[in-house]
Amino acid sequence: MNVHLDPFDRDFESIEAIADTISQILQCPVTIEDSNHRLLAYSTHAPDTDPVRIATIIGRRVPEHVISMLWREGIIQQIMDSQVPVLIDPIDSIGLNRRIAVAIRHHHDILGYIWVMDEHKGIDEQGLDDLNKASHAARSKLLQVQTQRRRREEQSFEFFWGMLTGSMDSEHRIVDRAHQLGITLPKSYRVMIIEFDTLLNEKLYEQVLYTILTAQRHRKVLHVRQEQRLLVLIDATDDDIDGHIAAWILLMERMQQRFGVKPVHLASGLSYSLYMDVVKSYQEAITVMNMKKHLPDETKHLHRYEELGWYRFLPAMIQERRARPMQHSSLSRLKAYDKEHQSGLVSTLSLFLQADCNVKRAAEMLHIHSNTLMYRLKRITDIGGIDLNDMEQKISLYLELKMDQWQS
Amino acid sequence: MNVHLDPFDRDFESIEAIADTISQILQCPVTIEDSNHRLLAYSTHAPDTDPVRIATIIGRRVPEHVISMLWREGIIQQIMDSQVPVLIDPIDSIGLNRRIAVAIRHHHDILGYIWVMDEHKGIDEQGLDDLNKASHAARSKLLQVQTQRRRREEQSFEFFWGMLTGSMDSEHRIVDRAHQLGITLPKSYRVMIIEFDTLLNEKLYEQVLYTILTAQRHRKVLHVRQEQRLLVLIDATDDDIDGHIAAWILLMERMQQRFGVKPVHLASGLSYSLYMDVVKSYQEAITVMNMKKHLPDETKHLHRYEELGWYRFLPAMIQERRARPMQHSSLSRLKAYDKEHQSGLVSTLSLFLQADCNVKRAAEMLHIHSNTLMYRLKRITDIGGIDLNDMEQKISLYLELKMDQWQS
DNA sequence: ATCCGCCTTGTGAATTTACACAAAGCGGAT
DNA sequence: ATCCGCTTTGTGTAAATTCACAAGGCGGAT
Repeated sequence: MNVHLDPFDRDFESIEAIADTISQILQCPVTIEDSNHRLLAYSTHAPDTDPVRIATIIGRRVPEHVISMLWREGIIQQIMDSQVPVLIDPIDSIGLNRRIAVAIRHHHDILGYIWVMDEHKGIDEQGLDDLNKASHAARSKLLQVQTQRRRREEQSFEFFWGMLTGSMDSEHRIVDRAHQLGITLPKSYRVMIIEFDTLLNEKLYEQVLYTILTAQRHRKVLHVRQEQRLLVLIDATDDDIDGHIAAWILLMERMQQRFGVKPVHLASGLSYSLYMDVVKSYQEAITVMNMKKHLPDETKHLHRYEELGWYRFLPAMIQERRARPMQHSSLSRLKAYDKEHQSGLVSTLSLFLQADCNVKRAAEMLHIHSNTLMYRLKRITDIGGIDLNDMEQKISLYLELKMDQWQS
Repeated sequence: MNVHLDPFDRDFESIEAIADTISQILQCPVTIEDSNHRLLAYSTHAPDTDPVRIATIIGRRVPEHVISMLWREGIIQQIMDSQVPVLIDPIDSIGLNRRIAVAIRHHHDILGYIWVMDEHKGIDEQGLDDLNKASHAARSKLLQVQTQRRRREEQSFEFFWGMLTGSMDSEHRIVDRAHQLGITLPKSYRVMIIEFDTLLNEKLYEQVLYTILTAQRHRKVLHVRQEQRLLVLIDATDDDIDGHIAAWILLMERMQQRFGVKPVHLASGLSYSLYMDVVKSYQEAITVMNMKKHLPDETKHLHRYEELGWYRFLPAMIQERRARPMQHSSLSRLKAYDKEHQSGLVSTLSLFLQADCNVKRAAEMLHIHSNTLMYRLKRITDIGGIDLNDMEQKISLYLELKMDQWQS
């Protein structure tokens, strides 16, 4: 066998075929992973294998603690930087035998890794060269698969976006299209918006999406990426909404720990069963999100549209107010006075109302003597011509103040 | 002058000409009135005249007290019933000299009256016959004038309706059209709806309109008649709104006294200067009217859109609620309890909130012991899971209850 | 009849709140 | 500096509100 024909100079029908070919040539177990250490393929007739490999194959991903270890030890970095296969010494503590790894790269991007278990140090120069060639072959295949996936993803984006914007004109149309795309739509769903504090670049997006997929046990999730937002169609069939949302919040926190990305806001619309209602759920989620922007204190601990309470009427009210701007005479007088004397009568009033008109409580919140508050209230009633024993007036003031707060 | 040619067998160029002709033949002063005793024409070269005639000519209408007297005495009735001229004896107390009157009738309708002052009893059979002929001539002329006025009225209806529905597409278009129709639009205006408790039939309509015109010193007023409503464009240039509305309320009461028609509701939109905004003012007036229908107690003493306070947001809120029906869990529990035990917890809560959460006041309004109310409140908080010391919750309940009240 | 849950009313004590008044700080105007 | 208006804080009292508890009425179920 002096004449060594390149066994990787052909078109492989699948990544598995590449793994098997490498394994056959090197007589070692082989696994191929993507850049996120998800299992893409593994050789089948492996003679012996180690615990890490078994766990990887079972979990369809390299176990978390192993990944952490490899990152900590700088091994991943080493593989990423090296143009040639890297030898890795065994790490007994995690059950990792000796192996050789090579990155599958395309320009400067890492598409994945090929791992070869090298129990018996049976790999020579020729073997390493073959491994390099294998890496190139894998690259072509991966790119091919990737573009396929991209195309399918794009179709799914388009589909979901169509649902979100209400441009799909009938229920069965939606169902048919989902079927075409191989997407199983949940019986009952909500639209959720996840907003981050930074732009969702390619890498971040991949990571976030991966976290979500993992949490959802790798069931496909319809989603669309926006500037700083990710729109997701979440399953609401089991009506354990609180638990569900709690899980998402946890997920977000985990994301923060891992990638340093903080999803600043979670907002979800109502749950519906008709797919034509995705628009509605989306609009509701947007409403919640806006509410969180404008009234952060009031909405700190809520995420779902149904938790908005009376605040859900605010947008409609504000629209009405904008259509017919009329100033609340009492409030405008108070505002004028505040401006003139730099006194916080309006804010005092606001907090007083917030505190259920309880003088003692409000005074404590303001860190002032209750008589001071009493004095201010007297000024407020005098200047504003307000009767604080009149529910109608208080409601009017409360709503008006909330709208002001929204608009400022 | 044995050959007596009929001097009324010709086409008169105006009603004045008829009056003059009669006057000339009979040698007496003559006035012609419409069915509402408004002056239509009077002879010019009258030799002598009485105080009533002078007042009529000056005021362009027979003085009120004279009309009342004539009705009371049954004289008007007599004239209306008689096919021939009626002789009326002088009534010194009101300064009415002896005169002869004949109705101008068309089928069974009375179009107006011809009055001839007959100081010297100088009218013979021939004169009475001439008077009858004059009445026929006046009929033709009046019908002619009436159809003209009708046509002009109809055009004005159409014009105003166009403004109300917003089908006029530009400001100068409106101004031009008004000019064409000889209508002077007020600099600033409001749309007002007057709703009656009965259908506005022809007669009623005439009467109401007449009352309004009288009150407006006979300046033309744009208006449209609907089933039970009259839509009016009222002048809001002088900003004495309260006095204005007060005047209208008085007017309505007067109407009630006179014709037994009760305008049940007055509702006015905001005042605007741009004529394109008539639509808005009309919509606002409708909103006020609806509010009065649905929340009569709350809106008993208000008529203008700007007086609605926070209630102006209710329609928008209700629309929102209808779009996404979600029940308030506390309230639905209370409602369920009420149904089960026929207890009025919800209404108690409603009144309690209305009374600014003042136990004493609310108990008095309910005619119950304050401890009874305390007990009920405890039940309400227990069953509904409500914290009545939380402004947010109270606002939510208050708004929800108002909406319920609207919809019921 | 008797029981039981639900509701209403009454009583009195504990607590809270409203209000009047005094004292004093602060900033601007004279 | 002095005055003045506005504001804050403290004190004490009168008024009110809240709350627990007792007593009794009412209607349905056993």
